[in-house]
Amino acid sequence: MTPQREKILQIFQNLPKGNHLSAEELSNLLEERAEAISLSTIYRTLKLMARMGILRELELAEGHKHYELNQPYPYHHHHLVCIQCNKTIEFKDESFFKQSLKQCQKEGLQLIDCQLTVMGICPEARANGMALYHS
Amino acid sequence: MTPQREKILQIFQNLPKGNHLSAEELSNLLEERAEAISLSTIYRTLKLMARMGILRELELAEGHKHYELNQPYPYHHHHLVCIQCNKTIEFKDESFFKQSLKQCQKEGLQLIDCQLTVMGICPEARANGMALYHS
DNA sequence: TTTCGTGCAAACCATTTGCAGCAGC
DNA sequence: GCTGCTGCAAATGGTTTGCACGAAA
Repeated sequence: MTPQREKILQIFQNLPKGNHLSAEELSNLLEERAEAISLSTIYRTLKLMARMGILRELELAEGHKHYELNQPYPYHHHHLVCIQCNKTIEFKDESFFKQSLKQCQKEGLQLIDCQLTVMGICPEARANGMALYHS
Repeated sequence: MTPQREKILQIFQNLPKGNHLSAEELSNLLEERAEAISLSTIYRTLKLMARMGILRELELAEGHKHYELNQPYPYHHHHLVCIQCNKTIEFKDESFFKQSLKQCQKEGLQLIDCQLTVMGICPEARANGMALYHS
C-alpha cells in the first residue's frame, strides 16, 4: 500500500453511492485536491485493484472504462444502459450473485465480480430518432 | 441490406455454436474466403448490427470486443471469464433474461440484450501464479 | 543492494472519421 | 440528382510500456 494507492482507494470509498469514475475523471478529482497522481499510476492501480477484486471494471459507455468499489450484497448492483444515450440506471437483485457463485463453484473459479448489464433503448432516445448507423 | 452486410451476417449464422469473433478475426475469415471487406465497413456493420439487436457486443478479453449472434432463449447464454487467462465458459440461465425484461419494462426501455459476465480466476491461472500488477 | 512503485514521454493499437467514388432509387 | 454505403488513408484517443529515479525492506 503506497500513498498513491491509498488516495485512490479513499476517493472510491468516499464516492456518493452509485457513482463510478473513469481514469480521467479520477485524475481530475485528484488534481482538484492538489493530490495529483500520474495517469500511468492511475491506470496501473485501477487494473491492479480490479484484478484483486477491490474495484469493479464497468463497460458502461463506449471508449473508456469506469470503476467503482466492488461491494458485497446488499450493496452489489447491476446496470441498465441505454445504448443510444449511455444513460445508466442501477438495480439490485441478489439472485444473480447467488447464481454466479454457483456457476463459479461448479467450474472451480474464484469469484471476483459478476455484472449483469442490460442494454436497451430508452424512451427519450427513441423519441429523438435513433442514429443507428452514424455515431 | 448490402452484399457486405449479408456476408457478415452469414458468417455469424454459420459460426459453430458458442463462438464469437473480433473485428480482426472476422476480417481474416472473409479474406480466407476471398470475400474481403474493408475494416471500416466491418467495424461500422458490427456496431450497426449490435445497435439493432442482431449481434451482441461482448467484452470478454482486454483490448478488443467480440461479437456473436444475439439469440433468444433457449440459445441465449452468459459468460464466465477468467480475468487472468481470458478463458471463457458459457452457461445458460433463463431467469436472468426474465429479470432483465422486467427491469426494462419498469423503466420503459426496449430490451436489446442482457449479459451476465462472471469474472473469476480459474485453477490453472491461480496455479501459474497470478501476475496481478504486471500485465 | 535488491525489489518495487512512480512519473514522464513515447509508443500502441483497436476503432473512428473525412472524403471521394459508386450503386440504387 | 439525391441518398446511403464502401474503401482507403489518416487521425483519434484511451491505455500501455520502457526507462530512470526514488523509496522501502
